[in-house]
Amino acid sequence: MNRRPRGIAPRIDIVVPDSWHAIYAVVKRIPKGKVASYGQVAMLAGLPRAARLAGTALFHGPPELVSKIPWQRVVNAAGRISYSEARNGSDHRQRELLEKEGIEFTAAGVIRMSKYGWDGK
DNA sequence: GTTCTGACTAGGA
DNA sequence: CTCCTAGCCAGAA
Repeated sequence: MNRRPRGIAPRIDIVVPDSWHAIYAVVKRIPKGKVASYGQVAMLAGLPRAARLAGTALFHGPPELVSKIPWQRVVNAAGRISYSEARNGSDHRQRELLEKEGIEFTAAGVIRMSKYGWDGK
């Protein structure tokens, strides 16, 4: 019940770390109709093994900032939309946005990265 | 300084 | 295909 939030806590006064800005900069470059994995975004942001940080930055970042970038184009390495209780349904919205960009999902809910994966250029 | 957490990942069963 | 595990990093307390 009264779990004390550890790790990244959602807060009102969000101070965005530099590493998060680096991640947002990469996400902005993902072309419409393409997707990138968290690990790929982290790598291009200069944080090779910080895939989890990419997810954290998009989830806990200030909405007014994250809403201005194509956050929906970042999925996990398996080509699936990452699920989390905390997302409270935003995962479903992510899929809708991607399908609207023309990205297709298999019956199992997977995006074929060979076709829709961003090459980073 | 230590400890815990997670929109992650690769590898194995 | 699915489920589980250990490893991973930076941020917050």
